[in-house]
Amino acid sequence: MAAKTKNPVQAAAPAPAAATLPPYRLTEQVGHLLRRAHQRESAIFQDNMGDAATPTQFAALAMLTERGPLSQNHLGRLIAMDPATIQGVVQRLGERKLVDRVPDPVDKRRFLVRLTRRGVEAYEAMEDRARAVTRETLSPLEPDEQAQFIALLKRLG
Amino acid sequence: MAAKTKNPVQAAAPAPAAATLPPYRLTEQVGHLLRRAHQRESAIFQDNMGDAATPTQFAALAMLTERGPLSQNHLGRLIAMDPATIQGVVQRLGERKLVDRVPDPVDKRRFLVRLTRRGVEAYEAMEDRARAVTRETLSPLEPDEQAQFIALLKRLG
DNA sequence: CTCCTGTTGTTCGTATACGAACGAGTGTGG
DNA sequence: CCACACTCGTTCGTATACGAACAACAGGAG
Repeated sequence: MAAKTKNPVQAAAPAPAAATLPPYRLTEQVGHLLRRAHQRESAIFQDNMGDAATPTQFAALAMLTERGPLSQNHLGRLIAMDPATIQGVVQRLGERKLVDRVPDPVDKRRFLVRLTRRGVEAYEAMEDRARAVTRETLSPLEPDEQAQFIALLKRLG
Repeated sequence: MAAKTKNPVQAAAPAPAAATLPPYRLTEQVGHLLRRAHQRESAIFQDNMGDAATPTQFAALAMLTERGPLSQNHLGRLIAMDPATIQGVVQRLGERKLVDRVPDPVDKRRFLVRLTRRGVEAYEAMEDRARAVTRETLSPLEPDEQAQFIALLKRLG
């Protein structure tokens, strides 16, 4: 159901053109809904992962697994994080020995960030749970709706 | 693992139990996509609003406009914010004189948070721009897709 | 009334998130 | 070779975001 519907039901004040705008309802706005959906996903993530990693930290580990060692800023760009943000994330992963930093031989400004043995193991132990997080997050939707939602969501990036 | 590795190119049928799981791609996960979409919306919001208010602050002003004076925690619940978070938001709105706190006559624990004159004016000056933010955020989608996206997003709340 | 439970708002600690400014290094144009 | 623009990673300041713990108060059971 989505077309040029006439919808006589909600016509509270069909007034002339420039007249009454529909009221602004915060709970109808994309921004608010996106914020809440993201909030919910984070909560589900934490329920499933406990202290293993935050969503952001897991994203870094996943990208390093996918792409191998990367410079810090490059890693940040791949997962959409500010240099200032990725700095803290890498630092905390380093403190927990999940990640390593070696100077780049060619470019003295850079460090190559790479997974340690512990980092690889930690990631492998989390991947299944990460899949479960995605499933649980999308569980209010039917399978075809899930695919549609993901497709639309990608186009807002 | 025995059996014949038939390897049907891309059969619609999901592989049997122990077979290869599809690789985990961070950029396909709802969590990551939600985070990025929310990020983009925040950026659009800031472009349109400048220093007038943050998305969170605007949400508080909008809800106070919709519902009138509210206790701090109640306001927080309506816009999905922790008591610890709404505390800071109300405080900063108070420092900018957009909001006011009067003790609740019936319940000595509570304060009623309400818009000041300046708060009302500030909100009114922002509402149109907030509508523009929603439009711009959803602009990569066709109108019917926008409606569908919003409908699906609501069900993930 | 007293005790108990739950709510209200606060504070602390931690983790994103990003703008702005910075020193150090790189690469290009001249 | 030098000057200049750009990049890399860092730091500071500010604003969410939330768990945990807290004192003060509210409302009901006994």
